[in-house]
Amino acid sequence: MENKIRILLYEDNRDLREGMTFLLQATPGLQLVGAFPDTSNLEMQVPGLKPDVVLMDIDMPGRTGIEATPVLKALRPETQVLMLTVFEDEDRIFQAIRNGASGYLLKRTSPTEIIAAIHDVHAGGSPMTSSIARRVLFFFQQEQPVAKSRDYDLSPREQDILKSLVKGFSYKLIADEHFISIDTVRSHIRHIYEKLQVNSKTEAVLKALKEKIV
Amino acid sequence: MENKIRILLYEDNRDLREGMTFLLQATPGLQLVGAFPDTSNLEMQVPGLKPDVVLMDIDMPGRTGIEATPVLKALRPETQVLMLTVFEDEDRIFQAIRNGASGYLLKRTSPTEIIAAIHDVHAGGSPMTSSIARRVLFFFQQEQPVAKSRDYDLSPREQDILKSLVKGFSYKLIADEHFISIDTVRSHIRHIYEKLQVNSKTEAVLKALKEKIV
DNA sequence: TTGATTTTCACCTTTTCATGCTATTTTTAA
DNA sequence: TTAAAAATAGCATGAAAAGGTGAAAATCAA
Repeated sequence: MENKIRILLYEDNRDLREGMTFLLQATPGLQLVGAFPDTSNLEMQVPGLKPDVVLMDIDMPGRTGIEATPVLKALRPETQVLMLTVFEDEDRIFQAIRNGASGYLLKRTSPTEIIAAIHDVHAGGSPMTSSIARRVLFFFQQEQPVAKSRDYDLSPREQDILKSLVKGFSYKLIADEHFISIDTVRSHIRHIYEKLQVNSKTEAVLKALKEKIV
Repeated sequence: MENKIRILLYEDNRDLREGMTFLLQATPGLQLVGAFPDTSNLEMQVPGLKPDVVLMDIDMPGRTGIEATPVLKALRPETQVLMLTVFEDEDRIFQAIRNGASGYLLKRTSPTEIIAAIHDVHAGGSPMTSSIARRVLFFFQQEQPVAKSRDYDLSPREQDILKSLVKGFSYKLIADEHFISIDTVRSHIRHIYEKLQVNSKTEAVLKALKEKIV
């Protein structure tokens, strides 16, 4: 067996904090290194306590768990953050994930499962309820516009030029970049506009980005 | 109790298919409506069998599970697809998710957990191992550039105008949209350019999109 | 109330862009 | 090998955008 997993708990509800404290202290393999009702002294506490896993309540007075997480991860990137929450609130799930949380547990999760989740996240997993996982997947599916829409049939050179447009270059710069005359650039762009059915640089760039043409 | 959950299985390994068949038939609450070694006749099978949940092997001769999934989802969007795989292959996880899979199980998962996962996905969850969940989360974190970079201190009106630029509008259109003169639009855009440190519509739009300013 | 910022507008100049038409050379596909 | 497509280039014109300068209301903060 390795060393014990060092746990730090931030939870403002006293009963819950004490219950968790009891649970964590009673569990072999885990070592509770601190339990606090808010994150106001997080910057002081974390470097000294060196937690492996932080259980972080989302709703806390002062700085919320979501706000505290990026601060913590900046101080100690190797620490894994498990968010604790009462509700499966869409926005906050994603905020927490973006801010560096590695798992997402509901407070009504059973003690056994909480312990399992701690080991899990410490071993490099991301425990979360399957309904939260579904939301994440759904979001994921939205993001990628599966099909690369219809093919606009741009020639290789036209794609190059379009890439330059997407870099924000002027005709002049594009000409220099590709060692061709500015009139040739014009000519290519004309064709690109026809094929993409647009009539300005901005529209072309937006279409290129949105439909991932380049 | 509701009606039984209708299960359809695609798995080319004969032993595994027969083992799963036995397991699924022996489980109350589930009804195995078909078990096939490949998806070549999927288009024929699915409409008649009306599965609630499809267990789909990733590696199969002919059409792979990843290729078959979008076809199946197009035929019957309400069917939930659970991918079965031996390895946690990064690329294929994301392909499967993008193609519409709702869960991701390793073949070495225990029978009990497989049954649980079936109920889970049927109830709207997305069962997956926590290590797969971690990969998904990680990918997610990459996508969103956490910080909204520095603040460019755009005034509310300037943000409005920038939004219009991002819509691809011309000065004239923006003027009409906001009931102001074209000279005022010019003025705002001048200030936006100063603050964003750019000097063309395209650059401004790109910066706005990249840094999620609007 | 006063100073600062924001929002509004005007005029003028220069540059860049959009588009029409034409045309030669090179590459590719039939 | 011949026709088609792609890449190159030029010229011309009007429209749109960018940049300079200035300034009057309106709003906000001190």
